[in-house]
Amino acid sequence: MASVDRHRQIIDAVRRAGQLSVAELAERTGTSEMTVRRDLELLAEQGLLERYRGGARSVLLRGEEPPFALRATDGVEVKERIAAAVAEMIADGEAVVIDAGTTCLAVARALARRRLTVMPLSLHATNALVGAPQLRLLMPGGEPRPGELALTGPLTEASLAALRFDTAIIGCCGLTAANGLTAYDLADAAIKRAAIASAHRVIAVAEAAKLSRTALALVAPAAALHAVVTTDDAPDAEVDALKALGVAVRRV
Amino acid sequence: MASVDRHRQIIDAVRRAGQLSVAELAERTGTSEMTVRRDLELLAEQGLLERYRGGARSVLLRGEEPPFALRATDGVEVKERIAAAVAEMIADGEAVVIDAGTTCLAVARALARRRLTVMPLSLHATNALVGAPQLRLLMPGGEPRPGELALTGPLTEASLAALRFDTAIIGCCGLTAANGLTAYDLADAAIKRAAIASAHRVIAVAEAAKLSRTALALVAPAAALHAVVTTDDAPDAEVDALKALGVAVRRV
DNA sequence: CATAGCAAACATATTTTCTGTTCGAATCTC
DNA sequence: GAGATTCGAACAGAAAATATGTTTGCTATG
Repeated sequence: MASVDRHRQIIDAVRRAGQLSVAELAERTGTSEMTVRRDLELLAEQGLLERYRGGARSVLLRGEEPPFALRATDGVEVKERIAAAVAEMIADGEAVVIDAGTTCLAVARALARRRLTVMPLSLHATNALVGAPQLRLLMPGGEPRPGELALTGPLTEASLAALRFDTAIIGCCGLTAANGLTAYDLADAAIKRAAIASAHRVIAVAEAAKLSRTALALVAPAAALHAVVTTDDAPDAEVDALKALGVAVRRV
Repeated sequence: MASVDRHRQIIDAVRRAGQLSVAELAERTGTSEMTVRRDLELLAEQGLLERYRGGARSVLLRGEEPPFALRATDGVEVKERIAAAVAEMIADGEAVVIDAGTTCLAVARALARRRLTVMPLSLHATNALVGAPQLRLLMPGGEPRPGELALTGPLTEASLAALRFDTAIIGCCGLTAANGLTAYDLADAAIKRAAIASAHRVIAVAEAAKLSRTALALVAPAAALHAVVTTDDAPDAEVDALKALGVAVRRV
């Protein structure tokens, strides 16, 4: 369908302008207002923008984490590259816990056809792994956060505390040598911490942009990580600082 | 699509005959052999029948439980009627644990728009409940059984043991006053037992046919149930026997 | 190694989805 | 509360996706 391009165009235009009228969007996309309205309804449902009478505004610019659906379509190729690199670092037969988030979801997809024991920490990853024939899928308990579907809460912590994994794949919102691995959501941060505590080896995944960002909740100091997989446009200074802490950094 | 009718026709024909050749099926459905082959591939993937060179055979007649995909399309209307009756018995605000299986999946769907706390014991039910705005969804841990996606194992038992529910909705493979509530799968039976143990009230759901059937694993004696919801064609003798044990029986 | 069965490739048919228009109802502005 | 704008349901036509059947060359099985 070609409508997906128009959706992207609308999201980008709204994001750039902050807010736009239906009429303006109809003109820019070269479609009718009715089509734009239908698109906006759809996009608003996914939390990609906010609808108001006459137009729509961006949900960003609020300091919050952008919604899952938005991040899921952003930088797909980059995430797949990182995921492939992580998959190379995992040996057959390992027990792996995979964090929530879009980058970790890419990792889950990359591991789906492998012979592994996997515990995903989000229902998105679960759905990606269900039905994989060689894979032993282990679900943690917990409450799925809307949209994100990240499992959190005492049930999740208890599930993690009862197990010992070979490797934890951890996503993040920010990661610097100075401020450590950070997340927006406090409940998520607690789970990441528990996952790190129950794994022998910790691999963090972080696109370059995250290496110059710090979020609210501290998960762990950077030295707690064994490896970081990032992109080749990661800032040298930060990469060197991480290496100085004994973290293996892989740029792909 | 009209192909779904043909699929059903193929499944029924194969089930009745035990096995059938591609040529025979092509003639019966009035389509080409190529179409039949494509259908068989699809159906075999879902575990609805078994493919062999030249034809397909039924997966039933093995004493095992028929595959989930097969039961899911069987007696849909009956299951929805039972589910609606169960939904009436649940008050807003309750905490409910919902067992795996197709009948319980119907119950989950019927409860999706209610204001409740729900813990589903299968990923099918999870998917039906995710995104429900008023519902507080609680996931148990565990290993999803292929196809069924029923969560089982020590993680599931631990999740249940940590909680107390107002009501448990339990499905079954067989239920009689004499032999109690029984299941095909041993791991499932253990989970059902744990769910019953952590709920104040236990409602069993069972289409009429199950009231004259007994499966391998005993879950609980019939007296452990508070209510049974069944269909109006349930055998009177069995219904009376259940009532004599103090079980409230509702026929819909 | 012969033969029935199979799957890829393609053209066609069918269904589904998408889009734009119209029109009455709902909502905002002054 | 009047006037204007926006909205959404309904429908018809357009576009896209899917399903089907035929051909052709390959594969497995006895």
